[in-house]
Amino acid sequence: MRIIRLESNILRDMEPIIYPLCVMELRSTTTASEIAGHLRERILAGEFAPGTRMHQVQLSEMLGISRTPIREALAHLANQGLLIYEPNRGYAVRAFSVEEIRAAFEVRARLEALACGLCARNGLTKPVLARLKACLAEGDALLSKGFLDPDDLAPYRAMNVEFHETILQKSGNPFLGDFVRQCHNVPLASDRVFVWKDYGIITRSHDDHHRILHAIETRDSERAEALMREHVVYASLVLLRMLDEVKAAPKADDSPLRPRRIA
Amino acid sequence: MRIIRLESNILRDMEPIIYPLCVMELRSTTTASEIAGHLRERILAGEFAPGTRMHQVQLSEMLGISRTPIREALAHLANQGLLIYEPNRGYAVRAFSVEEIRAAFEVRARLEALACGLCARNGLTKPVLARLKACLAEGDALLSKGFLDPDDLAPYRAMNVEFHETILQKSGNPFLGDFVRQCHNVPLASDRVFVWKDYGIITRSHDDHHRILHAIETRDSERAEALMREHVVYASLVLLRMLDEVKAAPKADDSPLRPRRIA
DNA sequence: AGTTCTTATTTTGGATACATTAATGCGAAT
DNA sequence: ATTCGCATTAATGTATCCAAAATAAGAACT
Repeated sequence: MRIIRLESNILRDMEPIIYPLCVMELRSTTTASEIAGHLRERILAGEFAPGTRMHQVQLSEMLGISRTPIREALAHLANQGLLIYEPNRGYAVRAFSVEEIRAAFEVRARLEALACGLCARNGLTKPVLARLKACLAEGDALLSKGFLDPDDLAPYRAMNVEFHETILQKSGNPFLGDFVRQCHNVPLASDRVFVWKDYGIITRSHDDHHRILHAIETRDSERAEALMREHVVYASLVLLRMLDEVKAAPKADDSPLRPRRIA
Repeated sequence: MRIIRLESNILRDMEPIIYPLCVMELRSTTTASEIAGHLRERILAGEFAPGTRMHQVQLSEMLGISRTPIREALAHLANQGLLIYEPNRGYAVRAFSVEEIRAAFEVRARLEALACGLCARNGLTKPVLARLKACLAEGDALLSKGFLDPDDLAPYRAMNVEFHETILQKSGNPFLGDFVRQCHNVPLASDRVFVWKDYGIITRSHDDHHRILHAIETRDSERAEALMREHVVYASLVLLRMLDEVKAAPKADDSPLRPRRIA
């Protein structure tokens, strides 16, 4: 097979500065990426049972588009680890064992801890610190009632995501954010999809946030790393405990899923 | 948009044990995946300059196939982080800064260290230990000449890959292997694509392998983790030093790229 | 001469049609 | 009754075609 060097578009390569408008957040998202996001949500929500085959024609009829963007979306999801692909057999929803969920948390704990330590080591700018402080303040406000209002759960979750995402983004290491995001693709192993309903545990978790930001502000990277690691590890323990309880008593499906203190 | 639950193939879901032959390594790879692997190698080899647009028609004519599998392969590579995708603009070879290469090593060091510590903590089976010992023996043999034969470089690299891959696979955490493999997709940041040509450094690196296996055998997870972390961190330092030297003297393009001792 | 608007070409995104491979069902033989 | 084998069916993989968007080129204007 011959070796041919593709010629590059000189203008775009050399002077990207003259195309500022093109770089803006136009986001003329293609339908394939929309489908991918759509299916991603539904898979993470547990709508498709693990092992379910994702038939392309079926999906195309269901969504009213042709197979081409479907295929692209499925390939994308397979690369993200949500689907399993076998040549000439198609895609199927990946089944995650409890052990894999634990493994995802284990890696996530290390990566987020590293990101947190890097933030402390390198220092954050004042606007970023202000953003994190705003997260703390919002959490304080939501928890000030002394109990957890179900209506406050969604905003608390959003705040939690922003706190963690900000630290990841400002760590200066783009791979940390990428990989942690992949960990969140494991169903149930994500703060984004699920959050505890126990006021005590959430309060403690939010107190961790306070300490984490303090460690970052005082540039104590060791402490910041240790705090974040424990913060995530404990979340995994709570979740795994809940999964155990659910498995032990699958009949009470609508039970409040109250986690108990692990110690 | 209606919600339709896809029916799953009961047989495959419930009794995977009765399909042992299907699970075997048939690998009837589709052309799209072949193309993806092919392009991946060429990109990592630096054949396509960073920023180069990957025109689909151009590639399809070059490779003698239609655009469809090309598109699938490009999407795959973009998901792996080798290409950048912009809607309606296509794919371009991603440019990695030195800082990103360093970041990839930083994450890789932590992840491989964790994998190594887990192997020590959980213990490895005798056949796996034997495989690692075989790697050590092969390295010993290749380095016994007292200098590095260029012909031995490829087998040494293969041995090195197997040593690291074995530890990752046997760590019991599948995400570690996945993420480390993604780190290897960063050009130059991979043992697989590039290996040092300095006998002293390779000897020291191989000595690390000896100590790492010793730590695993003695179930000293702390030591195993620390050793592997330093093992990878030092590799990054050597590479970054080389990149600095290349950048400092870009004229001598065919220079031997000899790294110096860093201390 | 430089700038801007319009037009033409190129390239990507999506739809459809065809080829190939795996799964299924039926039937016969053991 | 079970199993093996063949034919059928269905699903995936690939090629081609059309539409839309972006880029490039050119003409008109300041």
